[in-house]
Amino acid sequence: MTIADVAAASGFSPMTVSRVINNDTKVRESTRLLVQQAIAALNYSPNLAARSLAGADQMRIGLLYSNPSAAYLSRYLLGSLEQARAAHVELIVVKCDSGEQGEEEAIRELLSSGVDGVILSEPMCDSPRILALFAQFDTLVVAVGNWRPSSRMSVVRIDDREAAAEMTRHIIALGHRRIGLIIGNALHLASEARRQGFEAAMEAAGLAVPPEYMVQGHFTYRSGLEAAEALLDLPERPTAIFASNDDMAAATIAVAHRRNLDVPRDLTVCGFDDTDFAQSIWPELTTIHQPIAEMSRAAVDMLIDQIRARRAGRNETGRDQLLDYKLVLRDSDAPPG
Amino acid sequence: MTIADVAAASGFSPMTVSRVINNDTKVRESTRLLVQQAIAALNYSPNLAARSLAGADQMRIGLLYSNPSAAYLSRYLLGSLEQARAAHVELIVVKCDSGEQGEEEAIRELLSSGVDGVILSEPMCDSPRILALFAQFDTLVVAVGNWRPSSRMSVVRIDDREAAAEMTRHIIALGHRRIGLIIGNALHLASEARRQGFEAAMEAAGLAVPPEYMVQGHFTYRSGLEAAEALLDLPERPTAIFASNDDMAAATIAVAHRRNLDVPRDLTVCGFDDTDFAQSIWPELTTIHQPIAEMSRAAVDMLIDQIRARRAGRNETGRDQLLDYKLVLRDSDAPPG
DNA sequence: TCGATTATTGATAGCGCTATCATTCAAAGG
DNA sequence: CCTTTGAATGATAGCGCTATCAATAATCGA
Repeated sequence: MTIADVAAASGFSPMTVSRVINNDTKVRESTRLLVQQAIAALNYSPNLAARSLAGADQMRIGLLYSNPSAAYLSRYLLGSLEQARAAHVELIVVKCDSGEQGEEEAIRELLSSGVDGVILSEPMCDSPRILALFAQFDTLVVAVGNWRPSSRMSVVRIDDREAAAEMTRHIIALGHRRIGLIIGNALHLASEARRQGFEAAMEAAGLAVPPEYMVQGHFTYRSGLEAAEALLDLPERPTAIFASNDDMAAATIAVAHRRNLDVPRDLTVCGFDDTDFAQSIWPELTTIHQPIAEMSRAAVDMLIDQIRARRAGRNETGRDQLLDYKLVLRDSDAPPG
Repeated sequence: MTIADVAAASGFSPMTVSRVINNDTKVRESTRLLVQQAIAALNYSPNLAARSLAGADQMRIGLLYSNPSAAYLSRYLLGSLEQARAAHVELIVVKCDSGEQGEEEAIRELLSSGVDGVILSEPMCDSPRILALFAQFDTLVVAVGNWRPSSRMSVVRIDDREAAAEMTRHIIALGHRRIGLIIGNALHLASEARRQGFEAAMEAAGLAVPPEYMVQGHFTYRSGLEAAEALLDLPERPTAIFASNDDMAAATIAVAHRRNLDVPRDLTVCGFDDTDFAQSIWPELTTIHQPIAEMSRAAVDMLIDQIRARRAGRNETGRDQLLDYKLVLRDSDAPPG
């Protein structure tokens, strides 16, 4: 089943069929319709290999992922896969093991497959070494995460700081005064942004945040367990705990239950991300919804744009796309007992 | 950087270079060496698009996924993506919403992209309607899950029954007599297989399994909470609970902790799958390791083989590939108090 | 009405690679 | 020494698609 078959069936030339496929403007509406009918009738779909070989605007982009939560990763992947497919762009997904060697290998693999650009997420976009490697090969980079756009790197993100502040304000509005924070992985800039948002909101409400109310975590369930233990061990334990992601919030709920604290009656627990986790545990988490799939879709789109721009000779500067987050109220928050 | 450049640099024809690249036997050793040097010197890597176009063995396969746990899904996806990429096969990933409409749509989308074959997982491969649709379009199918191979469907699986039996024997060997089972989603054949394995091992050990010791779950954390509550509410509560996946095992641990039961001192909890979950909770789960990524990789390979066979005119019957599972001992099991 | 535009379509020539068959060359046999 | 054989290499022709430009049809202004 080739373009020639469609051409024969529709009565036009292969070139016209190609134009229809590629949404070229210079095709009469009636022609377009006929060709589309033929395409549908023959159940034709173009051969990507031929397409990329013939077309100069074929592009191949890489997606480097490290080791975030599985829930996050699957959404992230699916979003980018879908978008890449829709744009007829080849997406190469490569795992980046931590450590210099793992990084180096992953990047070599990407570069040797001739990618035009790469999508990175935290914490990789925070690694100067990784960025230097891409710079050296003159590869375009789009980062998903809380990072500053630069001339060679665009960014897709949500406003982590403001999101965390909004959640904090919500908890304060419920009447809580002693609020604990479980900070995220120190390597992620988003962690710092969320902490700042928390502190800013607390300060704006005139509430003190003793240092022991902010405990370091690493975005893992396990680290959440330890952090929650530390917070609930405090002589004056917090009446609410804001965890910097859902995994740690889930762990906090587990620790609370182990101590016979009802959530949310005795302890309010809030998360961040709204991964599948948030609705699969009990009680369902009040959390910040982060549009993960949309973010990776946006990253793919942005990277494609940038590659086009570069090929056209324009040298755009890095862009910064801010997507909307949303405070999702579920069952893990309540006024203090 | 094309094959012609390498040819020029090495002093041989493009064809000879191609032979070296493809490890053709009919190349003199000295020639091979020279060409390889040229390839290395020029940092050449062949254009995949041209390769698959010229090779004519271009194929496109689909992967239909529904809504398993995110941890499972991400591994499953990554395995198949990697394998498809290595085999230069286009992989189209489509989500299948539950319900007749969702299924129909997803399948239409796949068929209209002209896939040569499809990879299904449970519970989709259990749906007669879905299978009928593919049969109608004469599409090859490889199922990942506990299903019988048929003329038009191959299967990649582990021996769920024996794996569950092995886990059960392990729990019995620890000294447990009252062992509860949380059954998996009734739509998945694997659930039934695991239940059978459990029952068989119990019977072989001469242990009774009162019906109330086997509680229905749905593979979700939430359902695990309810099932665990039911089991621990029993007048003679089990000293060990075997959950049919890790999510439900994690929920069981949460419920145990809420009731001040230490795991594993007061209650042994075992899972199944060995997803990321298993090591991220505390205590780490003793569970059955299922090679998820390998299974999806194997499915891709098998489908490619079948498509090749069909194109060559051979009409193979469905194959059945059994991969190895492994009992992984961690910290959630112990002899009864 | 007629040339001048402009919109639409078609013909041709590759993209980089490999399948196929032709050619060359070295070694072996007569 | 000249064929004969087989191994090694080269020449040619596409794979299915799109870029480019040429050709045609439709539209317009005078």
